[in-house]
Amino acid sequence: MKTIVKHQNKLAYAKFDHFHLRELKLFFKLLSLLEENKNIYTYTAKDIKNFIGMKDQTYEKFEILIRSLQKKNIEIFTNSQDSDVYSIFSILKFKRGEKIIEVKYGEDFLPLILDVDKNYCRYNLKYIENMKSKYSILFYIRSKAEYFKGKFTLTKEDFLKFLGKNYSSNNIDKKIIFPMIEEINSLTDLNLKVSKTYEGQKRGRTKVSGYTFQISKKKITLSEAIKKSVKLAKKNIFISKSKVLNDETVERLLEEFSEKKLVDGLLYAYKEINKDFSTLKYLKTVISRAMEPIEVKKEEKENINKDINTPEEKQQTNYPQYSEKEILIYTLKHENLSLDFFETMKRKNKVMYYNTLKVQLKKMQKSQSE
DNA sequence: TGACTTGCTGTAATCGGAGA
DNA sequence: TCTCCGATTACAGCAAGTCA
Repeated sequence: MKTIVKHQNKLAYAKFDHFHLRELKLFFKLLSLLEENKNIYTYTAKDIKNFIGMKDQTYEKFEILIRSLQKKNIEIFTNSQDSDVYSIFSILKFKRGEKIIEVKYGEDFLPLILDVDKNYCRYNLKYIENMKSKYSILFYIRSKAEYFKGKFTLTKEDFLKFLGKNYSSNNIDKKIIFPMIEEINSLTDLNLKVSKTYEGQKRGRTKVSGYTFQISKKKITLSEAIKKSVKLAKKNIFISKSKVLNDETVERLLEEFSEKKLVDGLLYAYKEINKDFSTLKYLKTVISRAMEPIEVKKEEKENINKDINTPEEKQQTNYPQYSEKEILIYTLKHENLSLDFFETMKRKNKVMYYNTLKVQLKKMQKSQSE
């Protein structure tokens, strides 16, 4: 499932004070599954239910949560006085029978999550998945939107307005700031530090007037395997010319792919890319392609039966039939060739590929009869 | 004097084990 | 896979003490 959330920065400044923790997680989970050019989205409820930590709870409770989220609006301040209120969903419902969720976003809300060419922020859902405080989620997203500035400052008034609380000044540190900073620093790719600003008083102690949050990104230490695969990938002239592969983009790729998948994907890109390109998006597409499972599709099964065992041959022999996958496994075990080699051959020359498998099949059958 | 800290308590949400 | 229910946790409010 997709795990990257993208939306306009505006959304990071919105008031989510009336959202519960699970409603927030559900909301951002739905955003991560967004695709362009779709009117109504349908999702399997199970995965989403598990993601928001309701694995062991009833679908009735899940439905209550869905209904509650459906009623929510968000408020975005356009200046210190005025704000716009957006209806998030025009449809959000759980279909009990099919156990699916149907989603249609509000027309005015859609640009906030689809127009993400500029002034947008993106982050991996995994960072907020295990957060236990809704404030951690809100401040993490806010920090992502403000990251390019390196810091952001909120007056005490704005701070409380953002959280939708009317706290007396006590408890802010203990109940909001400390737990939130700890969660963000331990669970996410960011480090957040807070410092207070004070205003002088005629009498008594100085008064807290605001909070400044310093944002820095944690340095990811790249493993030797990643370093080697990046070095190898750059030996491909087209990847090298594109200049899209650097420390920063590798970090971004690691947000989307596991280390192993990225290593395999870069190796695949090194072998496969044979034309000029200029975007990271293209490289990601190629890396994703490397992960497509080698499944024996129905069509391929028909091919393999047709090409490897003709009806005549089937009649002539009593040998057992093997799937393409089984023949491949046998070949890789007995010949000094890689899976990549066969995948490439299959793409570029199907006739040669199936002929090769045919030869291997005969070897298999011969070894079975011995 | 009044803002801030600390500690206690109540309420609602969430968790997790047992059993159907 | 689902429900039930007691235990735990997060959030919120209050009051007394501390500090400049």
